[in-house]
Amino acid sequence: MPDTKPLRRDARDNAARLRAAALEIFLAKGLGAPLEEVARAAGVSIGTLYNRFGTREALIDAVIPDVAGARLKALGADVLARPTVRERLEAFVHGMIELQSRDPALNDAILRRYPDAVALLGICEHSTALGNDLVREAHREGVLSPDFTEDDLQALVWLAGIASREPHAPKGWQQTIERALAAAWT
Amino acid sequence: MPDTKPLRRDARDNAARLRAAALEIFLAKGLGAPLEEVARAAGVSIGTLYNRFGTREALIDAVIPDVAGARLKALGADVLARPTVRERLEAFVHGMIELQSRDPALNDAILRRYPDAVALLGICEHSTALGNDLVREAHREGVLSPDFTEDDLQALVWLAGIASREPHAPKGWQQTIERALAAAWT
DNA sequence: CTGTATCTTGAGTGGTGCCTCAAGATCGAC
DNA sequence: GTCGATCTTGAGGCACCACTCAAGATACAG
Repeated sequence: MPDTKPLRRDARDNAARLRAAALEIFLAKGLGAPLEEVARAAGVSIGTLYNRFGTREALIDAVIPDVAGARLKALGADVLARPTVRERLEAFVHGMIELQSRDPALNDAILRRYPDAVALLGICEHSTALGNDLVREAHREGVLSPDFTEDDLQALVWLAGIASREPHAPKGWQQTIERALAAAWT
Repeated sequence: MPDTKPLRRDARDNAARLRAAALEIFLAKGLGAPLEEVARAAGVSIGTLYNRFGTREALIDAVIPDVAGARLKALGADVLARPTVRERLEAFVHGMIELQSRDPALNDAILRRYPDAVALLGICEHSTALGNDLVREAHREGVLSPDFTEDDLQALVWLAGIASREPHAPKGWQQTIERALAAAWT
């Protein structure tokens, strides 16, 4: 099934405006933002949003994987450009903290808050895999303590994720997380 | 104003049952639990709850400071019984993680989610002060890096707090936090 | 231009939870 | 036992949000 039956022009336009509005609002407020707000921003009724996308997850999958993919790809490139494993791992953790702090949508994505957004989930798996690769590489080179596992890296990223979501975060929690990694070098 | 006008017997009984219900439900579900549920558990209408306590914060202050105080006092005693500063600090962090994981009410309390519950707030200040004392003592003895400040300790406790609240926590995040402390010894 | 398949609309339903207040029930001093 | 002060009740108002569907509007093939 290559392409589905084409939409009527008005429907197509509305879908485009919904996507644009959803992108903006999701990035600003997270993937849990009220859909009524998205519809309003698109100048369209809430019914239209549901007609076109059916579920929140479908709308998420229609707009977020692109951005998330781009950002994660950029992070991946940045990470892999570092000369040493240690620098790569540090850049990875630092970048994941940064990414999740910068906008709520990436945060929700990385925390997998909407596991039914299948496309998005797939994108996120890549960066998880990159992290795990780095841990294995570091182990192979003997620079990272064997006590520090792939799960530990994921826990680090997860902690950063939930922390960046909190409104009343104390100063310097990022340092706490980076210190936990720092403690794991041999 | 030593004692306010005594309540009618029925009112006093209802207040007692509300307190009992509130204690149980707050401990189980956190300080944000629906008050309708508390009223129902007390076999009383929601109106009665509001008549007696007026606000959620007043109800919290009527039941939680006791428990919180007892637990924090126990933790304090346990901590101070340790022979070295290092052990004391470790016990403190470990204990605070434990406390916050065990029940949601202590978690909300320590995270200061209801800053208008004045009595509870006061109780919590004690444990914050204890933590800060330990950090200063450790600095004085030179066993803790000066880079690790009182704020860092609070960040540690705060991280543990928000993490223990999350439903889909990855295994071993506690270890991450304890490692961040471990990295700070000189 | 017309007819119909497609699309949009938005009030409505339902769920959660906070908080109020007029009407009625109960206590207990006298 | 009476009666007023005290207390309880719970429906109802509010705000928020998800999701639906019958009625009406629109695009576009012919």
